[in-house]
Amino acid sequence: MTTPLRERMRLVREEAIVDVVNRLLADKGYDFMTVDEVAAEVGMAKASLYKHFASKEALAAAAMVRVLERALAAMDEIERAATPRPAIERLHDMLRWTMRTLYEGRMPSLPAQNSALRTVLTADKVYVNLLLRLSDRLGGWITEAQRDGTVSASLPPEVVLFTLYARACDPVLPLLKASGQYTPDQIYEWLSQTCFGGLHGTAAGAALHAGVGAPGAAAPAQAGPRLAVAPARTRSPAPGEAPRKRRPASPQARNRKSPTG
Amino acid sequence: MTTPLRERMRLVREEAIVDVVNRLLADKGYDFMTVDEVAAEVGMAKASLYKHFASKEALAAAAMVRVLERALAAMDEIERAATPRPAIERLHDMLRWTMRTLYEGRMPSLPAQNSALRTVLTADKVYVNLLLRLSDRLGGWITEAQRDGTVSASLPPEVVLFTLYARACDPVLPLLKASGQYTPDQIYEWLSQTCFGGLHGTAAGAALHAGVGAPGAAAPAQAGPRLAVAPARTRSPAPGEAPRKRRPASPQARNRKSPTG
DNA sequence: GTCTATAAAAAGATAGAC
DNA sequence: GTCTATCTTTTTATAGAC
Repeated sequence: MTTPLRERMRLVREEAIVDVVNRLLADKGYDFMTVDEVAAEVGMAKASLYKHFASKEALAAAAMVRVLERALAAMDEIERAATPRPAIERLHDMLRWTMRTLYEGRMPSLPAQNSALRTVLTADKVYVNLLLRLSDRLGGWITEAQRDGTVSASLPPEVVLFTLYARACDPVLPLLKASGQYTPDQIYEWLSQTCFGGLHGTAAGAALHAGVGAPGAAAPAQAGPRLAVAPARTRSPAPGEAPRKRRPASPQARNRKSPTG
Repeated sequence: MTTPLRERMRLVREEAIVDVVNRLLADKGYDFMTVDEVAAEVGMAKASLYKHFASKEALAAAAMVRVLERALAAMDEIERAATPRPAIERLHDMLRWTMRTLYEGRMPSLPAQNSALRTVLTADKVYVNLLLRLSDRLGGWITEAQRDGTVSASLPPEVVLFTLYARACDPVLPLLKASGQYTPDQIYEWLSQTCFGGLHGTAAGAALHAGVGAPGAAAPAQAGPRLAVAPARTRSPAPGEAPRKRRPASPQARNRKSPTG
């Protein structure tokens, strides 16, 4: 019954690799993550890495599979809660799990639309199966919430599901985090509010169709706050740091220095 | 007053180039767009292309600048409307413009988080200035809507602004479009609803804090619709078509299956 | 300004010694 | 299974003729 020592060591090694991949994937995305980098951070030679995973794609797939497993585990956890809670609250909890994972840099940035990663993942049986299981279970919660009226029944469940999934790559969260002026809980609260409650204020329903807002509506604290547009979120590579990977080819040098340097 | 013929021809040429870039950027994103491809679609040699634009980055920047100009023009248009309309409706119109642009494949896919494109754009004065102008004007509409109570005043204007911007790269729209079972107007309607009104149903406010949904709430039409998880949105390269660009290196055969063998 | 041909570099993957 | 050294392809960018 005891797994051979070799086998266990291999598993531990691969776990460490997937950890690194997961972090890099969250940090820079699939396209910017290089295998050299993975190998360097794990502390092994690239060729050795390829003994464990057949390709860069396999690396990414492993990380994605693990995040799906964690999501399913989070659902288990939520359902295990002592008192049976309404579906809408379970969905809230799941959204919060997603946001926290994203905030903490442990959410491998999903292949937004047409990334290389998508091509790979849709061909990966294990990944697709897990995604289907997750979607089915969430779909159950969603239709449950629609039946009890806490989630709008006029939306196809698909739309609700995708809307929740989209939070996993919501650019708003990183932007607010990068601004550095809000606590995680503030951010979670605002994003929960916009996701479930939308942007509308109290006078919204009436105003939209009457063409006029409620007269005595509370004015916001500040008069006209200048909106900061998150300038230069890009980390300019700090003096010591490596000067930005994947700058494919600037062979001759942009400013023509003397060839003898 | 008359611009020289040569000059006008150059401008027309460059307009055509930016058109192609814009479409490719919308279709595949910055990383997957290759300069060879741009040249091929424009119908000129790559070296000639480089006489017009100094780099791939400059190409992308030109496309992004143009989309910002179009967005500002859309705002002008909305403001020109005969009857002065409440800010919330103008914001609705702008959201719809964004969704239509995205739906029609004319929205260059924004650099989601840490794309190469971001690095370039944040250094581009023209782009940044336009983005600031757009943000300022939208910020005006937002605070106006918050004052009249149609947009929640408990949200920082920044959060509202970013939430609207995020619609420009909302993965939900492409997913729904790809499913092929909904009309554009249905999709716009649902996404407007989730953006401004959120996912909540009528019983939501009460249920969330009482822990129970309204008893007589309308049940959705279908009982338990199996959720389709948008399988394989990836266009497998049609028989005639080029076999998928940017598959960086698979020099030897791939038959090498799982490495632990 | 347009072309053909080519350089330069990066990144994925592998060979082969141990 | 680990390493070093190398190969292959892709892609950005440029040289140089006309």
